[in-house]
Amino acid sequence: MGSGTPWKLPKARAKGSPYFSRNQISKVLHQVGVLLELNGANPFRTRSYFNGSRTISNLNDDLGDIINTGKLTELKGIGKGLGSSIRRAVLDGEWVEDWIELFESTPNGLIEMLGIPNLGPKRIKLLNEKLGISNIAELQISCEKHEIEELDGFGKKSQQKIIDGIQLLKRFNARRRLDIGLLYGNALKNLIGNIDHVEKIELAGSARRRKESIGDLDLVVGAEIKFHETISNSILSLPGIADVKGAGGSKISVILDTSIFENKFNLGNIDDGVLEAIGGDEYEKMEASGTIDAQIRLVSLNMFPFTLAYFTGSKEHNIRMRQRALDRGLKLNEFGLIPLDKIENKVGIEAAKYSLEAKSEKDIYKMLDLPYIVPELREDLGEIEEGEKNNLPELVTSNSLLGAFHNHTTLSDGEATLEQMSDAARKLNWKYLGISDHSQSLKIANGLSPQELIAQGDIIKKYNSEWKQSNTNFRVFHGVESDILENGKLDYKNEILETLDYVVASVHAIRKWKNRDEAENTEDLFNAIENKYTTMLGHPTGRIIQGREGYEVDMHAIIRRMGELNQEGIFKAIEINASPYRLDLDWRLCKFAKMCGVPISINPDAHDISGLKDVKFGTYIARKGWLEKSDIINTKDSIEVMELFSKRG
DNA sequence: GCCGTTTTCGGCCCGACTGTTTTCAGTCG
Repeated sequence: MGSGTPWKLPKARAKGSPYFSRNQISKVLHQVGVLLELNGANPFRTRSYFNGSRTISNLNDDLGDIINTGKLTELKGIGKGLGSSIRRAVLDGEWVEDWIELFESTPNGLIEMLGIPNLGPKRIKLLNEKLGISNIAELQISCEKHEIEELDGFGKKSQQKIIDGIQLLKRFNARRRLDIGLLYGNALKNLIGNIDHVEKIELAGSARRRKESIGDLDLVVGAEIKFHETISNSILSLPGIADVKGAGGSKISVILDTSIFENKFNLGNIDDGVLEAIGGDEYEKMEASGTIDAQIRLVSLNMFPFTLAYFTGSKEHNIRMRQRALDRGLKLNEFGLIPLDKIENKVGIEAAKYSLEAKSEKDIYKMLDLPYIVPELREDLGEIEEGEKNNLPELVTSNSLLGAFHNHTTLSDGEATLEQMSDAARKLNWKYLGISDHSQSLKIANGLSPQELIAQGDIIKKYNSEWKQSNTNFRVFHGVESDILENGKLDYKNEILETLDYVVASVHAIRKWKNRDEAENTEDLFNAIENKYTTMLGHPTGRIIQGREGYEVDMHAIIRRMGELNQEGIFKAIEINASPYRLDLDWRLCKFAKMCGVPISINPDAHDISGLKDVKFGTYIARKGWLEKSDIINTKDSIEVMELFSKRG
């Protein structure tokens, strides 16, 4: 949820009811929850707002319809209070007084302060009341004047932690992208895995769940207890550890820097537009001197599966699992799964002696009457309910991919030629590659004139026939990444589009789209997808992770419409842009797309040879979004792809 | 604020760690 941009209650839509969209309601509920926290409200009350927000954002049906049919308060987590507030907003265009008051009375700076690690709502409130601090800049000054350490409940260490936290927040927005997290995480995992007597090691936390961004790294290490001390010492002397924040018997907390990597830290080629959004050259320098926090838990082998499950999360999934354990007279924690009647008032490690045994996480799920749930799905977004029905999806894997669409060459803004890209694709064992350079309006990316596009098509035809003659099972599909222009128009005349195998339609005029409201943007996207020649929608929201939020758009409505078109036999797909900077379509919407029958294309948006490999991040997101092989276009062979692309209606 | 119900209010997941205390509050996951 947007840091930087001030929080405001959105204005009612001028056209009338529904005055607010599902996205707006969900966002406001979340924000009210945060504001309540900052005002010291009952934590269970604030949780209700967060739960309500989640419920609304995960709706499959139209919010307006749900309200009109009187079913709003039938939703889990929406009771009388939230129900009537939401109703009033959507039907009458009015926010309840309490919320208006909250938004007006809470300084936006306090919300930003929440981003500082180890500083939560209670202490922010205290700082505000005692010292009048209402933003990060004032907090920094107060720290420098040593005012914080004088406060009751604070001390020198708290003050220093706040200073460090501000620094971290400034550098990386306190979170890191998944690709960066995995780079560091896997490097550390390999190093620890090579230490004597380490029998098991896994990356846990949000990196294991493949969230698009992660806070810090969690690793769980399993070894016999008698070796723990020597292992712990070995870990502390590994390369790449810039600082040790704490080292107890079972938990080691460190800061890693880029010296953990054997080779020089290199981010590879970043698309210019993306680089601009995340801070340009400064960003690259920052990463090169970057750090990341890591927590390592050292446990006995019998505890390993429980600790791994616990630190993999998510928090919401864990809550459900613990409740499930309680329903069965068991207590689930990081140490074990323990029958309640055995432990009386023992807690923690003492109680864990009575734990049931588990060889792996699979056993834990089994003891709670569930099939194994893969880490990607552990978000409490239906995986427990579907697991109960033995109805979990068989998720797509990277090696099911036979090719990819949406790739660039030197003809527009890529770094590799058509020939080099094709060679690289064949080395990945792909059977085809889609080339879609930028279209003419995108001057900054050297967009192709109609003549250039047609000439490119001729070259591709020539190669395809050569491959065919030499019995090489490979072909190039000729496409274009057409800019979406005014009113959702595409960037070439129909006669030109007609000659292509496919069209990826994408928005690039981000500034303009971010200055318009949800309804206008949605309208233009409707027009774009309804264009006969649009095959798939590229990076549908334009977000850059850690860089900028996407433009406002009712993506549910877009996806629903695309689903209808597919029903009518017209092929319309949506991409998961696999660049780790984008990962757009968001995983939270993948399941909905699947439900609506909209095919997904995992697109690397490669600008050079190495960019093709980014499909692995797209696959992570597809898996996180419940997608199976059959939901993904680029698992189909080239003949099937050709048939699908030709269904233009 | 939601939920469930012994239908009107009590419980809402749970433990570790940290830094501040001298028994605990805040934060995190």
